[in-house]
Amino acid sequence: MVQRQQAIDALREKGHRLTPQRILVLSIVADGGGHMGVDEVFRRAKEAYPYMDIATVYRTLHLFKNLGVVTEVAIGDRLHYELIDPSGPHHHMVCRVCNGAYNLSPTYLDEFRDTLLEEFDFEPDLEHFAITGTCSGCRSGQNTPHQH
Amino acid sequence: MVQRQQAIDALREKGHRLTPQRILVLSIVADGGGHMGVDEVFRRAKEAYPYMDIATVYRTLHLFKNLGVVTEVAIGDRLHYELIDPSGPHHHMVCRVCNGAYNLSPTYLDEFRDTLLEEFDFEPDLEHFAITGTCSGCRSGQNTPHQH
DNA sequence: TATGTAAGCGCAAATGGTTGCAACTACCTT
DNA sequence: AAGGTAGTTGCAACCATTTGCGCTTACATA
Repeated sequence: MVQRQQAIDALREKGHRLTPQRILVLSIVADGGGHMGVDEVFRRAKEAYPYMDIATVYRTLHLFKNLGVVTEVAIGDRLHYELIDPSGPHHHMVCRVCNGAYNLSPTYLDEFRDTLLEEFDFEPDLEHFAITGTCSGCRSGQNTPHQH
Repeated sequence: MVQRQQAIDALREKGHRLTPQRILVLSIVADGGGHMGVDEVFRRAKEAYPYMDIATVYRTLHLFKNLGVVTEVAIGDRLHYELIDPSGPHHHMVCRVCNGAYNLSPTYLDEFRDTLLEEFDFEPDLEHFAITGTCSGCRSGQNTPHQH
């Protein structure tokens, strides 16, 4: 996986160490497919390596986020993590009823960013965030609420 | 203060009780001017009434939020509360460097909301939220970071 | 390959926020 | 005005996340 080598390079470049714990967390997030909650990352990590500590998972995910290896998305009131999308960054629309998450291209926000810059000289952080709302299915009352 | 009577009416209307604790939290938020962190509300409340519990402060603020009496804004990683602005709703631009907060009219987001509705049939919750970023002063490197 | 050292780890304690529950009280009814 | 009751409180326990700290280990250097 190309992603993995990039992540390792990013670590070395900034003088961070390549520890087994970091490799483990990285592959869990990479293999997870979509975004993944901290508890699930921890659960899988502990399966593979029983001494794994939850604090290490948090620290590692924060490090990866700062290195730009993963992105952080708030789903409900919990943070989820996913590998940087090689097909480009995206936001999430998260349904408050069914908790479903949908990707959203950042181009939809470009205009908004430009306006804030022009009008207020304010540079918004819009790299990656989640917009809560109500999705199509739940708007029409089809779906049943999904508990976390 | 007109606000206060509206808040009291909102409580009664939904069958909630008018307790001294609620009146206290309401007046603290009302007198606070801008948005106020939970810890500060609690500190002031405890000054006035030493039995005040932090859980009551949280419950009361959440209740007020659901009643539409106050709005909730995330400043940094903490939630702040302020009375509903009689001059209309607004969002906040929060500077990640100096933590300064600036109001932003929701009209700037109207277009974005319309697009999401049309394209995805997704109804975003944009009632009130904070956009983090870097403000004018801090972009030009004038300001010193402000610690929370 | 052996060694020194700072980065990182596991652990435990602390922090911010939420929740279950028994006692209390605002307020409706009489 | 007194009584009944359901909404609310204070407390303590709990949960998710962060932090301090002493031990461990990855990795630079010789």
